[in-house]
Amino acid sequence: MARGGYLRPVKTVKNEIDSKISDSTIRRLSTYHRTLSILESTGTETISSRKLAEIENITSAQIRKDLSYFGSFGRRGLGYNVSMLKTKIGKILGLDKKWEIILVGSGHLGKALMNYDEFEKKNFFITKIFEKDPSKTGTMIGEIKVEHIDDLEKKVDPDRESLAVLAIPPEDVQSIVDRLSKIGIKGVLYFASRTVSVPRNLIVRNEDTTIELETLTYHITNKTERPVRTT
Amino acid sequence: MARGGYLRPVKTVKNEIDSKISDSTIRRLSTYHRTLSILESTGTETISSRKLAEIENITSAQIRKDLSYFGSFGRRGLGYNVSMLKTKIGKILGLDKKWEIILVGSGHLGKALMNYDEFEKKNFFITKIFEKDPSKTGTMIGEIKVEHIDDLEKKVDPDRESLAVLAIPPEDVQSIVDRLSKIGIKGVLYFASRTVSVPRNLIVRNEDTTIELETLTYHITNKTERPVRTT
DNA sequence: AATTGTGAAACTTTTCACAGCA
DNA sequence: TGCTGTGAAAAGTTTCACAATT
Repeated sequence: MARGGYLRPVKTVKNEIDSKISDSTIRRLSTYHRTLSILESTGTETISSRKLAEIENITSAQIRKDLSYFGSFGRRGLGYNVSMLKTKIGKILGLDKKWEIILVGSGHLGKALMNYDEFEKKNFFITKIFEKDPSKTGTMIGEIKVEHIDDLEKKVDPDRESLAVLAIPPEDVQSIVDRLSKIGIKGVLYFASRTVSVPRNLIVRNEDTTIELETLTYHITNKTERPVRTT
Repeated sequence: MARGGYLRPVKTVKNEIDSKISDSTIRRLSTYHRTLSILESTGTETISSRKLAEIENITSAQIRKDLSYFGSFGRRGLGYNVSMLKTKIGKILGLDKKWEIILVGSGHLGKALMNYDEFEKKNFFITKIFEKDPSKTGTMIGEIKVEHIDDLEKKVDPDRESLAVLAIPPEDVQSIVDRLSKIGIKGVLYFASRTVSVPRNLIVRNEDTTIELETLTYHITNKTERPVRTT
C-alpha cells in the first residue's frame, strides 16, 4: 500500500483536511446512502455488507473497505443498522446540512432540475434562478422568481448559496464559472459538453451525456462484455 | 439482483476485438474527440500530446498511453494531425456510424435531450419518442410524433434503433429496461437516481445528478483539495 | 529539436483472507 | 456461527524516462 499513512490506524471518524479518499469511494457512498434510504423506508432494520453488495452489484469487501476509511459502523456477526449507517454516511457526505443551490439557465433542463424530486431527499434546495433572456426576468418557475443574469453578483449570497448548477449552453459556461468563483461559490455542476479552466477556490464537476453515450457505443461497437457497474 | 450468491462484478472480458481498455480511457477518448472537433473547426491542423494535455488538464503521457492501446496515430517530432486523429478516435468509439436512439419520457428532461445540439455532432439521432401519458400520444416534439409506451415493442426495430435514453421516473426504469432488453436494444442510458438489475445482453449506464452534487458537498464539507479532473 | 510510443516504475484501488468479536 | 474490519496481496492505472523517428 503505497499510500503511506494517509489514514492513521486510529479510529478517526472524520477525516481532516488532507486525507485522500478516492472519488470512486465517495460516489459509492452516495449510492449506499440512496439504497439505505429505500431500505429504511421499507422498514429494513439491519443489513450485511453482503446483502448491500448484491443490491449495488459490487463486492462486500469493497463496501467494508469504503466504510473503514471513516470508522467502524457495523457489528460483527450482525451487520449494519440501516438508519444509523444512513445517518453516518449522510454526515460524511455533508447531507446533514441544508444546501441552497442557485440554478443558472431556465430552459428545459433547468425546469427538469427544478422538478427533480431527489433533491430535497438529499437536503438540496434550489433557491434562486438566473437567466440571460430578459423576457423571462420576473416570471415564476415553481415558487421562484427568475432573475436576470446581470444581477448574479448582486443577488447571490455565497454564505447561503454555496452551490451552483448550470443548465446553459457551452459557450456561456466558462464566463459564468469565473463570475461564480469571484463571488465565492464553492461548487459548480454543469452539463455542457465542454472543458473549462477551473479557478483554484472552486470545485467543478461536469456531467456530459455524450460521454456516457460514447461509452455505450464503444462497448457495443467492440463487442465488449457488459461491465456490471451502472453508476 | 440476487443471481445466486453475490456475483463478483464481471470485469473479465472474453471478447473478440479489444482486450481490457479501462472505462477511464474510453471516457478520455471521448473528450479528446470533442476537443479535436473544436480544433478542427478553428483550422488547427496539428497538435502535440503536450498541447492537448494542457487543454484537457491531464498529462501528455496519459494521452499517448490512451492512444497506444489502439495504434500509433502520431508522427514523432511532429505531433498528431487533428482531423486524422479525430477520425481515428471516432472510429474507435463507433462514431463513424449513425446511431438511432429512442427516447422514453417526454417531460422537461426529454425535451432538453431533444434539443441537445451535441448529439448530431456525434452522429446520434433521436428518432422515436415514447411516453406513458396517453394525452401526449400523437403530439409532435420537433419533427417526431410521440408514441404511447404500450406500443414500444410494436414500434421499435432494434436493427435500426440500438440505443435508448430514459427520461422517466425511478419507479418506471426497471420495467422499461427489462422490456427494452427483450426487444434487443443494446445500450441504455437513464438518469433516475436508482440502481437497476441489468439483463446480460444489455449495457446500461446511469447519470445521477445527486451523486455529482454529493461529491461536491463531500469535498466542501471536508475541505479537501480540489481535484483537477472535471469530467 | 521536437515529440511519439512504450517498457518499467510508481502509485492507486480492489480483492483476499482471516483474526476478532457478537 | 456469522459478519465486520483490516493488513497484505493482487490487480489496475498513471507517470516516468528515454530510444526511436521525423
